[in-house]
Amino acid sequence: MTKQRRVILEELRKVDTHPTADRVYAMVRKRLPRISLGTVYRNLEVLSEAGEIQKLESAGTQKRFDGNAEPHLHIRCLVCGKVADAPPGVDLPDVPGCHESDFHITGVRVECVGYCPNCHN
Amino acid sequence: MTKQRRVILEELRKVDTHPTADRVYAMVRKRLPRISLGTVYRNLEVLSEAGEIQKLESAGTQKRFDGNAEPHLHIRCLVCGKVADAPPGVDLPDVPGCHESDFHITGVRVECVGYCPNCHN
DNA sequence: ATGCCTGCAAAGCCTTTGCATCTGC
DNA sequence: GCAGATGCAAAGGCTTTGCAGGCAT
Repeated sequence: MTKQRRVILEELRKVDTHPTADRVYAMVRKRLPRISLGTVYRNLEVLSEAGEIQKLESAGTQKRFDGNAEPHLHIRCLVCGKVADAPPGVDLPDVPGCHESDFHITGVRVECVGYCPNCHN
Repeated sequence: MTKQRRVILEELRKVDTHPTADRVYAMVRKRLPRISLGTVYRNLEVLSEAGEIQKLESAGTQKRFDGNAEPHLHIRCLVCGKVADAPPGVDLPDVPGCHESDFHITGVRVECVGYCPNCHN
């Protein structure tokens, strides 16, 4: 656990904005001005593999990262790409019949989409 | 409707393999050896905007294209990335509570994931 | 001491785009 | 004849990676 990795984790835990890698880079650089973007990417990868954070890779856009590792659903704005947590109580839906295939289904990826308050009009 | 666009659509309609853009390029090149990859990309975009085909952009991987424009769910292999149609009768699940946010929710993106027959062991 | 980690820069991958030419209607 | 499409090649955005030196344990 290097200083870089710790700071990345701390900064990510501070916010609920689901930042992209370059946003994380900007956040961390305030405390570690000499950190490199490659290091940020590497540590985001390591931390998500370790289950400390979540990597949100969805729909042909930039990856985003979530300091909250608890499983929960997300909402994505179709206009600006902003991601928010789904309100409490929203759970992974059941997809009936999905197991009746020759694939061995292990899960379902779900994301609500719509318009965020800024883009909604 | 140019020859290129028509051939791309025809080749895509022939298969149920959800090919990537470069696979489509390879398929089409058998009939139009001088077509360019840029043209393939441009036409896949146009055709999906026109609702003739579906563009499947998901989870940080290459985009895939589906000659079947009818809405239906997909299953993606976590190992090889292969995409298949969900069996008949599998519908978009309801995500209860998802509308109780400050976002204006218009839909939900769902994809089943698991292991395809080849990768399942 | 050693093995993982860093910074830097270059490369990679997929996709998009500028431009001159060509084609379908 | 003209708008829109093509082929080619270059650029673009995001992400990964090779390498030499550095740091944590």
